[in-house]
Amino acid sequence: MRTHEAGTLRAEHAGQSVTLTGWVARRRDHGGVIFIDLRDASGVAQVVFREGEMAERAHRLRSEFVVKIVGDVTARPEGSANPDLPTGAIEVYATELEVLNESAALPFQLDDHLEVGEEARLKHRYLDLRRSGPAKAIRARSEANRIAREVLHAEKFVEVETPTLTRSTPEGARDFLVPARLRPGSWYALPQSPQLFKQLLMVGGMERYYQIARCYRDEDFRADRQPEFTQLDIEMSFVEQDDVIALGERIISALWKGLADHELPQPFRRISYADAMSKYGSDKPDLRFDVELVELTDYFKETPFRVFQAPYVGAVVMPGGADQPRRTLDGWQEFAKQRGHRGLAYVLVAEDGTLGGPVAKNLSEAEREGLAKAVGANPGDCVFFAAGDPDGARSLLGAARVEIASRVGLIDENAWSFVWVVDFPMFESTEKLKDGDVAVGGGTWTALHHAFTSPTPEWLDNFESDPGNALAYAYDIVCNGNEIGGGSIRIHRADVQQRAFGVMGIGPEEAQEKFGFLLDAFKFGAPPHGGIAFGWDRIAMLLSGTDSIRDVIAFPKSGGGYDPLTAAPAPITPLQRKEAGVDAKPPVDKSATDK
RNA sequence: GGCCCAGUGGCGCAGUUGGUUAGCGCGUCGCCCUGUCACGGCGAAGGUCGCGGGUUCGAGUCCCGUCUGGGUCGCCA
Repeated sequence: MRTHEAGTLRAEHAGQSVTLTGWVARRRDHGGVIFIDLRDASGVAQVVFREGEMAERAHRLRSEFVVKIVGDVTARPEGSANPDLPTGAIEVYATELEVLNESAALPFQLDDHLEVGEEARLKHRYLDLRRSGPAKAIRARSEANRIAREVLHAEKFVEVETPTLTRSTPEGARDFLVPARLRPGSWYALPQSPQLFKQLLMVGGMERYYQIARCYRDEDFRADRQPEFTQLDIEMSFVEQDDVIALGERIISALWKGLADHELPQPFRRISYADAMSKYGSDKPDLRFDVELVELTDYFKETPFRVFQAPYVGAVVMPGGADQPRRTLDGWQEFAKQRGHRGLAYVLVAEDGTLGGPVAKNLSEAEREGLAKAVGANPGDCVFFAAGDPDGARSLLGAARVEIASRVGLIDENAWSFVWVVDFPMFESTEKLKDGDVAVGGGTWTALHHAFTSPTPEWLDNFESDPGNALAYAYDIVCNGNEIGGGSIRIHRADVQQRAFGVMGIGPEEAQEKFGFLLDAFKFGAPPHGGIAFGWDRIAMLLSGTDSIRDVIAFPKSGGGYDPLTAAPAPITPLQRKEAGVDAKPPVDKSATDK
């Protein structure tokens, strides 16, 4: 229909007759001369209509009319070029105008400089996507897909699609369920990830698999969570942890080079889970800034202050925080309470080195004397403390650490900080730790990563003797405090898998019932294998510089899993209900009692 | 499930201590305009202030409940 794309026209096209198609982005009507900004996917070009019939008809054009224009490209008159536009040197004198479609008045304006509420945008996402920002984000995501595919293609990976109608996989989230019409009372589950299938593909000898896979988890929302989301899912045979990590770095580096024009030095930094927790209070530390947690449990061993007589005492320093007004310091208490803690003790270090704040007078003189040095605080700083069980106290300090950095302005918004978190514990206790005493024996354990994660070699033979300390061959990649991917080396031997299930209290019968097909497959020469899955929405979000994954999803859901565009989910008819077998009564079956 | 914030013409927002006719910008519609590019000028239409109840002589404003959206904690390997 067209000879050129509007956004590609340049001075060198002057003198040519062109046919353009697109939308009327804006009309500037001066009576005798009318300017139209004609927008297509490539950009915008100015079309000029002069006097007579052409102007008459252009006068009736409205925003978002779809038009076809034949015209002559000409250099703009002296002084009227627009250096802000790529096409600003030229304009197109219209000789023919055809309205291909009209547009109703818009529910919101498409101007880039105007703010539009998200609710309105999502309800009319097809209009929102005509705006440059949203369009750019979706296109960037397409580029990310392309780059990842190129890297993986070059490394001989096979792209395989796995089922979306499947059996519930053993991840921890709630499943979305689909009734099976042909088996009333039985249900498919939508996959939380292709985990089991990718392992079966390794048994199947594919050796190198990837998929840009849709995953489904029926959990509550967050800014970085949707009920359906996408992973770049990867699995490899005959590899060790370092092989997977190296591949991950090649993919991430290619993405950041291609889309953020940023060279990432390889290898990426690594930190153990234990270090991440003790130094940053998080398993996804934001390392764009240096503030670290300081453990003071020993320092306060003999403390007279009852609050600090705890299995763990830690601190984090807020540089220059000593002059915070009382109201702000009270705000920190609220900050802690919102996170389920009683409060956040603090000490203010005055310019002369003396300690202020309500906590200071509860400390012994010796403690006051050495405190600033012990925590690395300078005059004018504020020291926040948390005491209690190590996990809880550290996570509070970790949250405070991030909040401090953002308030003090320590975060370089242009920085990219990547880190691998490695040496995760293999199991976590399902029982709360009481007063720091580890609930050994009788304690129940669950996989921290997932049930098929291999222990590290040194724990291979004895993880059941000390499940609380056993380390797993699992790794997460973290960018600026966002977990953007994670994976593990899997257990490929049936005996090891049995023992791992044993620690988790999963008997042979239950294991067979839940994932017998995987265990069966592993009997037939399963190769050592491992993999990784990248949170593709989050990565696209980071690369497009937006702060919600909704911005990089073409048609995202809003809260409550509601799709504002299609109004899904929706009620079904009684006939659909009957056919789907939603109300089928399951036969009485002893295996139905366990979940 | 807990907590916080928001809901006012199509869109984005203001609305004081509870007080007369609920404002502003953009958009929309009509007219005018030959160099604009977020064009400009004149005029007009468009609102049961999310919903339900209560307090009051009087509620956009105060109280209770509820719905929707956003954030956050729980939850999410």
